[in-house]
Parts: sequence; C-alpha cells; structure tokens
Amino acid sequence: MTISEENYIKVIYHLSLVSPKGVNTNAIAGMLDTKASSVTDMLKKLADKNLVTYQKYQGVTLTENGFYAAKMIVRKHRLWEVFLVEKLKFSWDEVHEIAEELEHIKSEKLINRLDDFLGFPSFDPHGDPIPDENGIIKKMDKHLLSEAESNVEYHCVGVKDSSAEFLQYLDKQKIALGSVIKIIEKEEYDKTLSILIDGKKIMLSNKIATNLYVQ
Amino acid sequence: MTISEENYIKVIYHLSLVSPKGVNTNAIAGMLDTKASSVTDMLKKLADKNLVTYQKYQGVTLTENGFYAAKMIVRKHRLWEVFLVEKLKFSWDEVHEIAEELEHIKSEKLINRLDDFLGFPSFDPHGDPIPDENGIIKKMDKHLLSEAESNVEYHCVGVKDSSAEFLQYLDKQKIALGSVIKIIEKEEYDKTLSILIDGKKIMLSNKIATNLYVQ
DNA sequence: AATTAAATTTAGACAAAACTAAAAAAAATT
DNA sequence: AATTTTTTTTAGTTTTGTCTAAATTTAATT
Repeated sequence: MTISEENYIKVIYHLSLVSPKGVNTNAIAGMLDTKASSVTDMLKKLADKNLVTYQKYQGVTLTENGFYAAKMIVRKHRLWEVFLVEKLKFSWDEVHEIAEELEHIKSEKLINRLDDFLGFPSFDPHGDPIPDENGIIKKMDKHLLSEAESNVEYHCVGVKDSSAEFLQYLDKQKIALGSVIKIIEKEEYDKTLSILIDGKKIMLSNKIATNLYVQ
Repeated sequence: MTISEENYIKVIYHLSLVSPKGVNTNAIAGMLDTKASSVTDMLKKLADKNLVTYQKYQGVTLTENGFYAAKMIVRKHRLWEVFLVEKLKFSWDEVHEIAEELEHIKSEKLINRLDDFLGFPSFDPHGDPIPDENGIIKKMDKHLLSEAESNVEYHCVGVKDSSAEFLQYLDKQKIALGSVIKIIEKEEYDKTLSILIDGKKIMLSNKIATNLYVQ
C-alpha cells in the first residue's frame, strides 16, 4: 500500500465507525482535503485491491482486508503517540501531526517491538484505544461529560475532539486524563456546567462538555 | 524536500566523501537503483532548488544548503538506528532498512528530542559518526584492520561495509564494536590474518580485514 | 589524430495521484 | 410528479518521478 492508499483506508475506517452503512465520497474528500473526483478514482483502485467494497453512487465499506489494514494503521499511529508523550516528553496536543507521518513506517517487527517497549498500552494519550497485534480493540464504556449526572465523581478518560486548540484549552483548565470531575450544577438555558476539579470550581460550556469523555 | 529528493541528496553526500571533485551520474544511478536519465532529470531539479551545483557532463557537488540537508538526513538515520538497537533491541544488521524509512520523518523537534532521549550519542551501531544539531561531526581516527600492526592491541570501532551479510558474519565470529583484537600473524601470500580475540585465536580473510575499523 | 567505447543528456512516453469542468445519478423540494 | 439541488462520476489535464531509445559529449584506444 502507498501512503496515499493508507490515508484513504484510515479515513474510511474512521468514517465507517459513524456511518457503518457506507461512507460517502464527499465525506472522504472533506477529511483528506481533496476533491470528490480524486476520491472516486482512488475508491476504484482500492476496490481492485480488495480493500473496499465499492458500488457507484452507493458509498464504500471496508472489506475484511481493508478493516484489518486500517486497524494496523491506527495501531501504529496511537503507539507512536504514546512513545512521543511517554518517552520524548511531547505534550498531547503536539503528537498527532508527527504520528501522521510515523504511522506509515512499514515494519511490523518495529511496531511490535515498540508496543513491547511501551509496556503494551491499551490507550493513547487522548484516551483512544490501541488495537493489539491482531487488531483487537479493548472497548471502554465511557460517556460524554454533557450526559453525565450531577454530584457523581467521574474520571476524565478521553477526548472526542483531539485538536491542538481543544487540548490546549484543557491544559489551561488543568484538565487531563485521570482528572476527577464532579458536576455541581447544570444551567438549563445554555447547558453550561459548573464542575469541581482538584477542589476548584470552574465553568465549562456545553461545547467543552460534549467533547470530553468520562467514566 | 520530497522523499525522493532526500534520497538523492543523501547518496550524493556519501559519494562526495569519496570523490569530492564531483559525483558521477552513473554512480548515483547505481546507488539508487535507477537509470542515468532519471538522475539527470533530478539533478536539474536539485540545482534549481540550490541544493547542488550541476554542470552538464561535469558531475555534481553539494551546495552549502545541500550539504547541511544531507547531514541532517544522515543524523536522523543514525539516531534512529541507535534507538532501534539500544531501546528496541534490534541487532545491528536489521536496522538499516527501517532507518531508511524513519530518516524521512520531518519534525526537527522530534529528532532533537530523540537525540536527548538517547543521551546525545556520537556514533551509531556501526561506528559511524552522528552529526549534531548543527551538522558538526566528531571525527575519530580509525584504521582498517588490514593496515594495523602485529602484536598491538586494537579496539574494534566500526565497519566499512555495513551489509547484513557482513554484520552477521561478525556476529558469528563474536566480533562486535568494542572487541579487543590483536594481530598475531600476517600471511604474506593472501593477506589472511591470525588474530586473538577474547583469548581465542581465529583467522580473518583480507576481505574481512579491509572492512573492519580499529583503533 | 582518428576511431571506438563509455558516460551523459535529450526527447518523448508512462503511471500515480491529484486537478477542473462537464455529465449523470440520487436526493430534496416544490 | 416535475423540477431543482446536491452528490457523484466521467473525461481530459497536470505534476512528479520514472522509463526507453536516440543523440550528444567525453574518455579511451588504436
């Protein structure tokens, strides 16, 4: 697989988690910052390689091969992110871009050695699960903070939006994976939350609460 | 720079250490396993980017920009090799191919953090020097074993040929970087050496002796 | 010095992956 | 149901890096 093919497979994977019935051409184009016509071309190529099932105008789904390939790319991406944060002391908002390059390094032995070196982590620095050597993903039941109950202690376990801007906002508010959060009050009108974190009371907008996973 | 451009610059760098007057088109083609006509095309492009000085039929030399770029690629390659051997427990004959991919990862911050993580090594697993952040290379005065004197204790400090086959041969003979070697006898006719290593006496052909650096 | 051989460059073509513009199909709206 | 809008595909082009084959320059040999 070329780097370009890998990027398509990865994007189709992520989109198919949201729309498993079939992923739209335009959605793929949007994610890859390319044109719909380029996507169509590539879908034909991926179908020829038996990585996707593609019928004109009907969207695509991954074949078993494509699904496994996608999980291996995601595995690499997330393991490299763990390496960058745990070993090279990068912050969680810096690692995505670099991992976008590292995920295309081919050696399977390399990634399995890296996995070992890192202690076989199950989650990346944003709380996303890391597929194992066989593509098996540990599921964690997590909820959005926006759907959590008041006066219950939760742990922050992940983010839905892992953009640098959002992660830097969380840093500023001293919210990290593992932080203990309790909702004190929900404002009905705009759904703003008053929460208690590390003994401090702060306010979080609904936009923040819908991008933070707790348990 | 594209990956292809980086590969050309790196090869021109290595060849220019041997022929500093100008590197031949065919030599580059041989190293990159490509055709001379492809090389000519690329040389024009690299000249346009001010990475090489190129005059038709006269061979190429690196510009200051090109020279620095080459050293940064070599730096990345060798630091990743150290990482693979020291941290991921790869053997010295396995790392070259993987480092060929890793050397093209773009982030400067990444490579400097990796350098720090590894303890700022000066030499890679084959004894080759690692350029520092500014491209400065520590020179070590080393000699080929074939030119060493008899009955003097030397340390093995590097290899000239770093092919997997040669490295595996050295492993078999229990010769590693740091090994103490003493020449006991030189056979005039075919230049075979009798050496003492770890108290054991073994024979090394001239081909081996001309690919092993000692100090 | 003339000829032959080797190295290098030019010219034209191709595959991959992208693009634009136009056509076709599907979905949404009146 | 007919029309409009949106989505998707097709057709034709471009760029990057490669190739082959032919032409040209340099080097080697007679």
